[in-house]
Amino acid sequence: MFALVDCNNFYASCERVFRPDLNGKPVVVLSNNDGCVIARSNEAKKLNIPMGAPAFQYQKLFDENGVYTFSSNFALYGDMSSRVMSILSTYAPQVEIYSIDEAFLCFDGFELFDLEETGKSIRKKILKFTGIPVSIGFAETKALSKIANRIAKKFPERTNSVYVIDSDEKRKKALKWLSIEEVWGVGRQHSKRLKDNGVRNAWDFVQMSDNWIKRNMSIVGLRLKKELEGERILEIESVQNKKSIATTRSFDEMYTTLDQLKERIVTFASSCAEKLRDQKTCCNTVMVFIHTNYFREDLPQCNRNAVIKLPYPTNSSIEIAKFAIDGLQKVFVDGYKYKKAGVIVMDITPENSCQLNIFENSNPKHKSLMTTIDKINKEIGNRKVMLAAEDPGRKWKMKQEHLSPRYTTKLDEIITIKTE
DNA sequence: TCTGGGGTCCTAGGGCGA
DNA sequence: TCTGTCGCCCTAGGACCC
Repeated sequence: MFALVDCNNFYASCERVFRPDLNGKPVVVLSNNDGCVIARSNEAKKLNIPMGAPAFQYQKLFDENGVYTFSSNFALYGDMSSRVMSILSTYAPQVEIYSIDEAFLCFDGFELFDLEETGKSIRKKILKFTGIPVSIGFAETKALSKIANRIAKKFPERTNSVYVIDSDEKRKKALKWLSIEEVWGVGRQHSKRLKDNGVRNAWDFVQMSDNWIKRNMSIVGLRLKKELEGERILEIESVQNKKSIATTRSFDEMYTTLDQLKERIVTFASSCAEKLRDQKTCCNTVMVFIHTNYFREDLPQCNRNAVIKLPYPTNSSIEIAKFAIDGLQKVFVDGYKYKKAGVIVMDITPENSCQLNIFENSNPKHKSLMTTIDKINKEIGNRKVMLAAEDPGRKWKMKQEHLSPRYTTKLDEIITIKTE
């Protein structure tokens, strides 16, 4: 048996933990630069605010309905997530942290346990210790536990937010209930094609022939079908190092000069290098891209990228920044207004088994320099030590007009309670 | 004026050597 | 020497996830 534990409206719930006055009120959390809606409380969902809604288009609706908006505060969400995950790890021998707000638990060998009661106890403990409400679904396969979770979330009164699919009858009923576009692994394109072929729900989907599914949805679709039929294909996956690491941002304004972009690219490259060092790996390829604003059809468009194969594997901020700048110089074309750029490091290998190059290798002095920089930054926080080209004056600012304090990770932003 | 960011996996198709 | 075939590797692009 697998359990899927999913935090309800996670980012919005995190904000509410420290603002209990917002319980029962519509809350939305916005993406970086306060661009799109990326999380909504149930009350906000009832106002028909869609996921991904551009905030500026919905400002009027927010004002009219007293919607509380928050800029994304990933320091807070990340910390709250690790608290939830650490509680989960006390309940099952194998836990797979699937995303910031959900985890699969493997309950093999728990056949004699009352899973519904276990689920309720998990839910109660997480709510008491973190203030985050969760929904829990149990089933024989991961894909079915996703559906069980959905049922738990959709019918909290009837299920107490815990639902177990433990019979064929319940499985069939659940499959017939879930519309095809809501099935895990079926996105927009596939659901359109499936609907064109008369598939309305997950039950219709498992009636399709293996051949058709393989041809139209590849082996991934076929695996999904088996999972929905109750055949266990997917297992708990252990944490692995990332295969690519990206740092990309949209800008607060449009950039026109190479110098402006250089500063951003160095900062992005440095951030990627830091993440590489954090997981003790090096990269062998760096990609740099720059984009104009594709929403502005009145302006000339330019989307270019450069892929740089490195002569040697490295995780030095200085070296990766240097290669990234080389890439930027290749792709930069004067005369355009750039809105977004990014650095992606790929072809990642473990730090301790990097192939040395006969002629050229990473500067050995960088290793100790980077270790020292990481150590200082970890101790004082907020990336105080950076490359000179990185914008030490912090001219560049992300739009974050509704940012909440980092209650749980910064001592000077801790919650204060006033008494009369 | 204002529309996010960070990932993974799979397949098709081309190049290339055996 | 030429041609066909197979398998491997690489890349770009598409689809999905949160």
